[in-house]
Amino acid sequence: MIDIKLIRDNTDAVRHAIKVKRITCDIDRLLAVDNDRRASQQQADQLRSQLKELSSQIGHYKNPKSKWFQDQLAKGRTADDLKAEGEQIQAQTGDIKDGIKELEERERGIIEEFNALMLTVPQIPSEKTPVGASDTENVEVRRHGEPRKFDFEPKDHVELGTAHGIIDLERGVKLAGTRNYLLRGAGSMLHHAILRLAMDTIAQRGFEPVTVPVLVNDKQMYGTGYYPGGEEQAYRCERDDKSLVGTAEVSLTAMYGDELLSEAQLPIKLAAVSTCFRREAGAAGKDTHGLYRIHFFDKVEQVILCRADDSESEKFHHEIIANAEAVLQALELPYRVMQVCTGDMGQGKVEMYDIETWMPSRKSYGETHSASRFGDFQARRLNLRYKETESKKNVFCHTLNNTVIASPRILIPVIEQYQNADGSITIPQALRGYMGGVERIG
RNA sequence: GGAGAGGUGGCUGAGUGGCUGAAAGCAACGGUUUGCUAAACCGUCGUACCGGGUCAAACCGGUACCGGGGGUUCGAAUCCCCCCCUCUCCGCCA
Repeated sequence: MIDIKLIRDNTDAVRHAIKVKRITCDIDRLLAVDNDRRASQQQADQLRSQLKELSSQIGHYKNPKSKWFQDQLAKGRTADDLKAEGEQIQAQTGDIKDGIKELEERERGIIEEFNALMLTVPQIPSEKTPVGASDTENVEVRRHGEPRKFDFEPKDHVELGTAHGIIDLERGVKLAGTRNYLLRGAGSMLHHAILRLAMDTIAQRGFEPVTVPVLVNDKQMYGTGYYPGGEEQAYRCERDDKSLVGTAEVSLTAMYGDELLSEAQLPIKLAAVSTCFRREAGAAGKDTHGLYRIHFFDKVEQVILCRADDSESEKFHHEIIANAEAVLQALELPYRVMQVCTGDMGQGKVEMYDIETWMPSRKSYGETHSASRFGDFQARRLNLRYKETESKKNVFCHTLNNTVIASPRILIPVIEQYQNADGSITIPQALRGYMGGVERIG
């Protein structure tokens, strides 16, 4: 959500954002409804004001103990007079009440439509963001490391994992259907070792580790911007009006929703490991091989809540990207950082970068991380504010998030890059401490 | 799941139909004073929306808000109904 005043005053900028982000949003309708809303509020407020005035008068007439009533008696008026006069005033309230009722009914419809439309308005992308239609127009910012050149025919992670009994796709599918899997033995250990490395790294860098709910109220899904629009992607529990999160970002970002923080508390840096649930609706037939696109995975996510200052949130954006890179560098995996273009970045984001890690079997870089800054888009929806010390004003925070590591997707490059000619897999140096010193699988 | 008690401003907490947007305390902010840390005293201090005002503020007016939503009433924090949440006890249980 963005400020309605900004929409009114900078309509062209919003229109441009709608166009380059390729979003459906009827801004003209919104502005019309906004006008209706304001007009009807003015009318209703006026009537309510009249009614209030009359009511307080009646209050005086009806309360013989009041000072006003006593004064009137002292002036020689009788209690009967006053009673009759009070009733006369009371008779006037009927029409006003009817008017208010009518206006309120109309207002209700208007506000409902207004709120629904407001949820569709996109955040305005930063000037740095390249304009483009889809991920093919994302721009490479930098590369780190070199893809390994094999002097033998490398196998893919499914072949390797199955051979070693560390990935069991067949039984995963038996248990839960397509896009499910089991990690077994050293595979499961490797998965946990990577998560632990990521968690330790991010904690060392000043982020508070948090354990969060993964089944949350719909409110939090709306608040973080996943709803409306993302309902198809989420597992929703209709009986309870709750949804399984697709990322711990939801829980971490919404954590302080409806609260008023003090400026001194900021920035708040949080990190959580959680299982992430994704229906992958609309992705039928896409990336069906192996552990790339699956219905559940574990991810360490980092979130920052900071002051409403673009240069500050921009600085933190680079910080959370650097945090993710540190983990990839520790794992010695080659990757590149992509700046995501307008058409691929999503409704709420000001700026977005993906990190793609080299995956030998795909013969390309595959997305493993996604770092977004939202400005106050999420904070407005979540009613997440802080009191500015100087101005004493309540302002919406800025929010940002990035993956630290997501596994098992990251196991694809790990297993494939670290395979040996004999089919064994070397455990990356950084993970051995988390695996009881094991140096290789197979 | 059953029974009971509650939900009031940044926090604690009074308030059971009009004089209550809401006592008091804490915190915060401004000031005075004691040589520093700190304390004492005086003062200020809710939020959102709408309108006016301004380059922008200060500011002025209106309305709404005492967990959420309905209702009764001329008038609701206060009475009624539904829902949510917290606490205590009982039951069940990783």
